[in-house]
Amino acid sequence: MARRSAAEVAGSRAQTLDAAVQLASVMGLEGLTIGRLADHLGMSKSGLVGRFGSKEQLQLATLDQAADIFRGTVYEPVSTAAPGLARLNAICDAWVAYLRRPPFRGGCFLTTAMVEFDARPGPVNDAVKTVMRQWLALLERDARMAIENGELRAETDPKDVAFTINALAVGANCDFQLNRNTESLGRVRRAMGAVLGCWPGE
Amino acid sequence: MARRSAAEVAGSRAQTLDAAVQLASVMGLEGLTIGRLADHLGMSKSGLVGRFGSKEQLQLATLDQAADIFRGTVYEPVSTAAPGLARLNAICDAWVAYLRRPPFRGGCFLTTAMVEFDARPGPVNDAVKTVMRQWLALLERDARMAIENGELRAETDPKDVAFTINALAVGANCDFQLNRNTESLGRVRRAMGAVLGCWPGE
DNA sequence: CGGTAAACAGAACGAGCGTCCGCAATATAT
DNA sequence: ATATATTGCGGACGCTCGTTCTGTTTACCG
Repeated sequence: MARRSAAEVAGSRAQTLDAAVQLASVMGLEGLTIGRLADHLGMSKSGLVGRFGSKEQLQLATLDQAADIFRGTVYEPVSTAAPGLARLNAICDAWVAYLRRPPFRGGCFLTTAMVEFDARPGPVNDAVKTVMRQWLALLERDARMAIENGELRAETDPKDVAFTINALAVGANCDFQLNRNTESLGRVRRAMGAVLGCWPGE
Repeated sequence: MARRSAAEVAGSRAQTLDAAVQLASVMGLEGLTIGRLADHLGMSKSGLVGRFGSKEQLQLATLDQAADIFRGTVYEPVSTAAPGLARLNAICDAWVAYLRRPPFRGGCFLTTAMVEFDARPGPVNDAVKTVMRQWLALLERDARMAIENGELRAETDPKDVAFTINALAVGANCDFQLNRNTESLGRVRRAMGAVLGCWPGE
């Protein structure tokens, strides 16, 4: 009897990870269980383990995939904007749009993973730290350029800018996921604009 | 043989909940399992269940306890400050101090619970919503008073103030728990000060 | 003192967890 | 064509989960 290929059975590795990301964004990286994901993909637990080796490696791969999606949604579309304040504002716009309609069912995956593992040392904790550090460095770089361009006050600390923008986004994600109140998205965008010394469109 | 009283065996209900809060702040409200908590308290699972009825009710009671601790740490000490901007600033000071040395081992419990249950409807989700709504209302009230006092610009939206201060605190908690970088606490306090139109001490 | 109500331990349950093993089927390489 | 490596399935393992039942010990109260 002809047997379907692996790709037909459960999709590619990327498709598997997409499903894992969706599940984990709702249930958390710990609630992402082998059995649940296997059921959802229509394959067996052992087949799934064979692809990743262990639950921890599945968690790490899922986190990587989510980070790629995040960067692809929030940064890549605006990466060609002018470095400095213009790109920072574009990132904020894309970020708020991302919060409004997240590519993950349960809201920003990185926030979920960060909060879930911030107090539990291990490889997942390390991976989350790395992702966040890279992202903050990216924000900080544009903030520094904005200062050099004279678009932000000279005495501004670029790390302050990166930290504050990120904290606002994380906090807004929590609020919006909890209350589904779109007013929050306007509020957070205004707050980001205040940090950048101007309002969008002005 | 004389048997120790219930209070001697595992402490009062409040002591039980304190242990539950500590555990859940690290492992999450879902990672707070009956067996783990019972072991930690030196009592049996069934004895623990007898006190609360079910895991969900234990989660709800733990959340209540954590909310009490939060309010007792961040608000009560400064509740006698002058309503308006002065009290808002005092709350921010107490809040940052709370973030620096949280009464929970795993960082702000409310943030953990909020992120964990923001995408999962049910009684715990409802309870988290209520706690957050009350807290934001408290911030908003002082913001409104500050506006009435002329301490904030008249066109300020008090909801904006409450939302932004809260988002900053939530985001800072995540960052600080992850990186243990005390600079973040200074950054968030400055950002809060900017929202309130002044810096502490000035 | 005696009787009642509450509290807790111990054991068991069904279910789900992560992981491992053996086997069949497939794809790849020689 | 034949040998080899890869892939996935079914099944089983030991464990922990939340919950329930029964018996015993404790505290309270008339």
